[in-house]
Amino acid sequence: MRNSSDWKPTAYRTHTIGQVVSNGAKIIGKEVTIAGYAETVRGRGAICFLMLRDGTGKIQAFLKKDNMESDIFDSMQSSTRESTIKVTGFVAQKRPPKVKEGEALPSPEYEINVSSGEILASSETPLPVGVIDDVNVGLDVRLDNRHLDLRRTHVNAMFQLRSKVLQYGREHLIKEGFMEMNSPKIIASASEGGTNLFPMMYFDTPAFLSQSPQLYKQLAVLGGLERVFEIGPAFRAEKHDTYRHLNEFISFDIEGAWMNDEDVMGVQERMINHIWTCVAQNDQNLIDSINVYRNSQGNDSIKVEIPSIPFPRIAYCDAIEIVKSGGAEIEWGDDIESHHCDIIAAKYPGFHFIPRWPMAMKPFYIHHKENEKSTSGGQLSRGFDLNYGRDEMTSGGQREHRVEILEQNLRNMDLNPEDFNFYTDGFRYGAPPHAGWGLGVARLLMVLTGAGNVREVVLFPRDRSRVTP
RNA sequence: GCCCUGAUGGUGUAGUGGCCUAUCAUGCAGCCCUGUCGAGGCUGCGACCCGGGUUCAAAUCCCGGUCGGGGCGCCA
Repeated sequence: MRNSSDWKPTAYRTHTIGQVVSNGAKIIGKEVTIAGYAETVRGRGAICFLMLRDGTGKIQAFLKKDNMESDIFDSMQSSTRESTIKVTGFVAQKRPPKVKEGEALPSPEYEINVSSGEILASSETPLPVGVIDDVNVGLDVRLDNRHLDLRRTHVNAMFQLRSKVLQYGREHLIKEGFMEMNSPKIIASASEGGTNLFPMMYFDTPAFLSQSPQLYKQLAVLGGLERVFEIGPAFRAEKHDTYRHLNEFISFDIEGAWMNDEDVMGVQERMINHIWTCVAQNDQNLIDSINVYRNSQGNDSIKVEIPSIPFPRIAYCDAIEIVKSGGAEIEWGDDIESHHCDIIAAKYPGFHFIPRWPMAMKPFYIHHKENEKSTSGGQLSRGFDLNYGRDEMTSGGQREHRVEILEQNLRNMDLNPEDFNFYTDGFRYGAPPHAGWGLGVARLLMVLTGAGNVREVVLFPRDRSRVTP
């Protein structure tokens, strides 16, 4: 539940429920108006108990037929679950519940002794997904009804955490001198290469949805903005169907001038460390909400373990050796696949960087140094990944800032440099050495919240078969 | 794109050819209750994904379709 201690009254309430819950002792006897969703409606006689919930807390409203107009009482006691209701009444201390012998009484709670009220919008029945039901609901049904799913405490908590993670990430980058920018999402041609793009018509011109802000953040740095970041959508027309892929996702991207790969790895590990530190300090209540649900489903609690920095760096060449010694078949130049990552993660649980990939496996815009070769003579690059367990969080690297090398890289990959003028033209008038990365926000949230599927931490996910809601 | 797997009331499930006009929980509706709090008691409501086939007999077996889930590949 959100902390609303500073929230002002609105047209529909004098207090948030959270304000009454946390201040009850000081405002006993005071008349307040609150509004919320009817979580339960109990008692069908001459008294009635409404459990009201808003985004800040839950409180019981006590209705007695003698204390109010009978038609208001009748409509409220026959209201359906999840209807939105406004009540006016006096704050009172709640009678303590019966407890088994030997058990301690809970700490004092407060309720509203209702004198009048109004149903703002009644809920149809039955609910397509229960908000407080114990029954486990399938993800697909939940996503079809996300507006109701979101009323569940632990789901709500996950999205509050998501907001916090973005907030703390922003705070940290701004502190390190990065400024927020926005790049276009409608583009004429691929800005990164590699994956398939969604085609679209831009009036009479064929265009695509952007797969990455890569080129634009580099152009911003070339233009002298020095240090930039962007949190925005990226679109990939890949027909994958996994717990960690979506066709639209939010990418957390940075780019910094006069930096190399090691510099931006430092930015990243400091940022992640800052996010975890802030969550541990400020948001344990959200983690607790998630754990209440996890425990009810027989899952272990999650803990916010602040990752210490620096994160381990396992150079690609070393990673290959670790995988080999773990018994898997892999050669220098092969991609490190998920089952290989399991072997590495067994040795390095938690966040770890994998720098110095073979140049041939990285995009043409990644920087390399001629003298950095593998023992077998293969050219290494200044590209890196950040992994957690078997999952890739980030891809990044130092970029190539010399246009003649960029064009040579393209030729080395059997590509025609003229086809990439949209990219290389920006590099013809002087360019600072620079580096950056792109981080999958939902994947980071999976690590923090223990979610087993990115769809859990994306409000309205877009996957291969889902375009609504 | 490949491999595996699944679809039963609103939701989550039981069911392995006849015992199924289908189990349980939750929900929903109605009645009882002036302090409930996982409220309780009583009475009801509500389902075998679609199409074809096998069989005396199909929720159950076979084929096709649709829509899910898991794994792989690719990536963030």
